[in-house]
Amino acid sequence: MKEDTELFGICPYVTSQKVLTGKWSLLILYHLSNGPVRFNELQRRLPHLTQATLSKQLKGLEGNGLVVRKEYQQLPPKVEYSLSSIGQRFQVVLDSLETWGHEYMDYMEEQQK
Amino acid sequence: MKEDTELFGICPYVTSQKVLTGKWSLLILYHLSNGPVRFNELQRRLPHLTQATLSKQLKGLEGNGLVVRKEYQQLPPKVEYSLSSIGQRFQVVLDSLETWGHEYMDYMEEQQK
DNA sequence: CGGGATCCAAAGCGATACTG
DNA sequence: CAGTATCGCTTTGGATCCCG
Repeated sequence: MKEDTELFGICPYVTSQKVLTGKWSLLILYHLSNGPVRFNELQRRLPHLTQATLSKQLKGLEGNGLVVRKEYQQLPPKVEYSLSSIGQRFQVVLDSLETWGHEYMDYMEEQQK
Repeated sequence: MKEDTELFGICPYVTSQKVLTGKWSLLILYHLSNGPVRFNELQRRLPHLTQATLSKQLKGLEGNGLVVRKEYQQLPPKVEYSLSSIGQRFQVVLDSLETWGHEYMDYMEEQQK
């Protein structure tokens, strides 16, 4: 398999884009920004994702180091997802994206007319 | 075909993520941030993209309203790509992403040790 | 110069069913 | 509760070739 990871770890834009690949990454990061959330709670807040999809996205984000998974050894099982320290620092990006997103939606609505 | 555009135009995160889908969108937007660039020039600055891929990505960004294509009717042909006004406002996001990207790379490098 | 057309392989996503 | 396994479909990206 060809690795195009050449620019990964070099260019901040390529690196960022890789991290944000998942279709739901932004939304998930947003929902984790106010502290740890359990799997089921997360799923309830994201009705458009199935369990399988949510699980995969979380694994991705965990693999990228943005999200931390904490498992409590008990019955019934309890797992909490939260932001790592670098994940928390992503909040800045999230904020600017939220602002821009609103501007964008307004802008596009204007264009329609 | 099922439209999952339900949240598009409602949630700024979903909207943003759609706009940033392309594998090279961030990089392209970055290269356009200092003024109009011709197609070939853009391609020279992005050696990892083939013409076909660059063309598709540009079409995508143009369709999303972030990029403007200006064609000069002359020989030899000349086409310039630049940021629309909403595309220019994306600069804020790009800046925060660049900062965070560097932090992220440093962070991940530390983790390696 | 600035693309388009075609084709293919790979990845992504989601539905469904099952599990410790 | 918090997942995993499997599968099919759709979506991308990229290679290659061709064009006004």
